Amino acid sequence: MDRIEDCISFLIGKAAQQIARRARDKLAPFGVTPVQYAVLHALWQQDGQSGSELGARLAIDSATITGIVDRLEAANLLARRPDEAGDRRINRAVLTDRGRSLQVPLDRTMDELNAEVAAELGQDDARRLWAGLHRLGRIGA
Amino acid sequence: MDRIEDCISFLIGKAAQQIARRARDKLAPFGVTPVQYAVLHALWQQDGQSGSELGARLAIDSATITGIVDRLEAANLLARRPDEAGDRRINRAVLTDRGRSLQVPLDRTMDELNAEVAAELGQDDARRLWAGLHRLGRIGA
DNA sequence: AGCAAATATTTTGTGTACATGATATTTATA
DNA sequence: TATAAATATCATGTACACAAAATATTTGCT
Repeated sequence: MDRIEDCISFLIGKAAQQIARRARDKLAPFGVTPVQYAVLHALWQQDGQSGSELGARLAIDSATITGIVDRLEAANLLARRPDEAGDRRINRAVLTDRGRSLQVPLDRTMDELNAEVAAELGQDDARRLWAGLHRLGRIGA
Repeated sequence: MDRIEDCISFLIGKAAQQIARRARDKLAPFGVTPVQYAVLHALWQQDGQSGSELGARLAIDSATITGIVDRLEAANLLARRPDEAGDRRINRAVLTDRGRSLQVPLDRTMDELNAEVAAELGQDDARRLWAGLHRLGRIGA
């Protein structure tokens, strides 16, 4: 390896950092982080998921889910509720009105980011990049 | 946004996580993390860099550099030394023999990872992906 | 029924990223 | 030369990611 910039680990890490920064900046006015947005997004599609369901859907470690749900609960975007079927191991994350109300503005915000990045790369290169990233994301899973 | 997997922030974040995991696993036998490898790499090219020089070269926050250099110093891979020109604000990171001795095996290890990923994608798609990531990494900078 | 194995969540500890601010030092300027 | 501005480092606090282990609960098997 001559230039560290050609090391895939460094290269994709820095690219992801740039995108994450832009996502953070766009989401900051709503008091939500990119990962928190992902959890909310999963709940908008299906409310009342358990921690392990969220973790499986989003490929997030269960220990990490705990903290994220903690903060979303503190921000009054969701509440932990016992499982209605009576499995007392489970906490179900249920959206609050505020959590539900953010769906439209947050989705629009992240659609904007997608569109900006796609425009910067050009539609063709963007499509190829999306496809490549999908493949890399799946490789270990 | 319909599927969270098409959100560029989530998508590139997960792809970067997969690559980071593979890099961590490959580097673990040497007791070095991917970011620590990047710092060592910078020092192999030019030993005795200051914290801010390392941060600028690698696009790492100065507060983050402190912790990384702390751990590399604790692992006896480098030592902090005062600036020879007498600027007492500066700590220079100087490789130890052990730090220097890791250059060949670590570079080979990361070259391997690069080759594996490139092979999985195919040389053509790999080259396009590298180029796309370079562009994303530069966009904010 | 009783116990082992599996499951769900949380805790703890380490490593990283970054904002903010403190401290020390150097440089530039009035 | 006194001081303001810039620079370098470090400290603090928040947010993840992940490994390992603790706890509680459920399920499967005998």
